[in-house]
Amino acid sequence: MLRGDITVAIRNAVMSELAEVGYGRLSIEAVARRAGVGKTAIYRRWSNKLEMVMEIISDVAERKVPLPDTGSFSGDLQLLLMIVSTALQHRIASQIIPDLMAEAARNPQIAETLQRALRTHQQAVGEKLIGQAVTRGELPEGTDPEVAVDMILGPLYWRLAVARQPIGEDYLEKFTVAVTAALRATG
Amino acid sequence: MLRGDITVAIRNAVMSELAEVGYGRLSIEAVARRAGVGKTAIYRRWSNKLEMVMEIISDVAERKVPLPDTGSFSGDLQLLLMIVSTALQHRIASQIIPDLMAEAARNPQIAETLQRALRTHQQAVGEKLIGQAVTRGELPEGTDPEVAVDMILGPLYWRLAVARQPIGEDYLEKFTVAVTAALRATG
DNA sequence: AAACGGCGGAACGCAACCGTTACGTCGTAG
DNA sequence: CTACGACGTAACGGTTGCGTTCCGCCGTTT
Repeated sequence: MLRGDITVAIRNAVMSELAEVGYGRLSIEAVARRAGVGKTAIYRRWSNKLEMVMEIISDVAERKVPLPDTGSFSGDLQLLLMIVSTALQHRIASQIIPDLMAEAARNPQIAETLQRALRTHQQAVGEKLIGQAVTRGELPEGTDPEVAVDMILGPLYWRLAVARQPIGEDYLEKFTVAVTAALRATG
Repeated sequence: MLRGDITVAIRNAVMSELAEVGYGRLSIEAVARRAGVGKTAIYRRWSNKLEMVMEIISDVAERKVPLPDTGSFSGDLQLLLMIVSTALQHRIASQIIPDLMAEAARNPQIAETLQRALRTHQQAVGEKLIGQAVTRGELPEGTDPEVAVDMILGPLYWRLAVARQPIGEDYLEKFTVAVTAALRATG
């Protein structure tokens, strides 16, 4: 019954609005204005701001990232880093993600949703990437996937989303070498 | 002329309010209410919310962190990790920092202030910690301090401020080993 | 003793947004 | 052709916050 094109317009408006003003200042009226839509169309779909944002976000957040199998750990790793760094440099994403992370610190429902998405991705990376490398003999048996994921995603997130410094030509390469050495050492 | 105790009360209220509702939703009225103070007392000191928050935050943000010299790189590193992880687990800090980071993505003035503070600390860590280690011969000459700082602070920030997972007993130790190996490899 | 000035409190007009309702339009399904 | 229902528009009363102003209180300075 609900018109699909309207729903799409609202979803887009929410994402843009989220990027521009953040969750804290996001207002239903602004979303409606931006989507070129009546408030009624929004309230017909969701009963309040939190519910609306959560539904829209979790859709996006739980999309699976295709994980690489290039045949070697350093290849896999570099490809993953490329994918993640591209995502983190995306205009909308780079605004929304830190904002929701901060909001999660005070809203349990947001926290739960983000944690779920994050955990899913972390596990996928851990099992696939690290698992593959261990089977291949490129990483020691006891490699802790938790530490590994921290070592891989942490620095990248720090640099792109926190320090907001650009990534140079050779950065990912240097970084791949460093991470590989780090993981070999923890075995 | 302005009473000092009132100023202190306001500063504390701003920090608490910032932690509880974030910059986006922080209101002067709420700060005044919380500080047990009239709005006039606030407007007598700062002319608006941004100016108030910036002045209060930069005070805190630019406090220098005493950097360790334990005699060995792994000792220095582990001590630094202890200090940082303690700070990042502090109730107020762990709420305010990600929040302001997110806000910085859309407010140039906040961005500039935080970047300045961050850069100061990063350089201090880079020069002192890495510099010491290189002089001692524990790290290769060409060690890139930028990459190094990313590798050190990134995973910790990721785990504590983003993923919000607790740090286990042996985590810092494991992590120290990993980082050391990583940095030796990039030389 | 008098003047000064920071203080809390209260109220101002204005703006934004909340969530809800009533209304008239329009496309579609029956 | 008719009935239905989603749509946009507009308005509702209520809340919150802005930045400003005026008041009376009270401690300090002179």
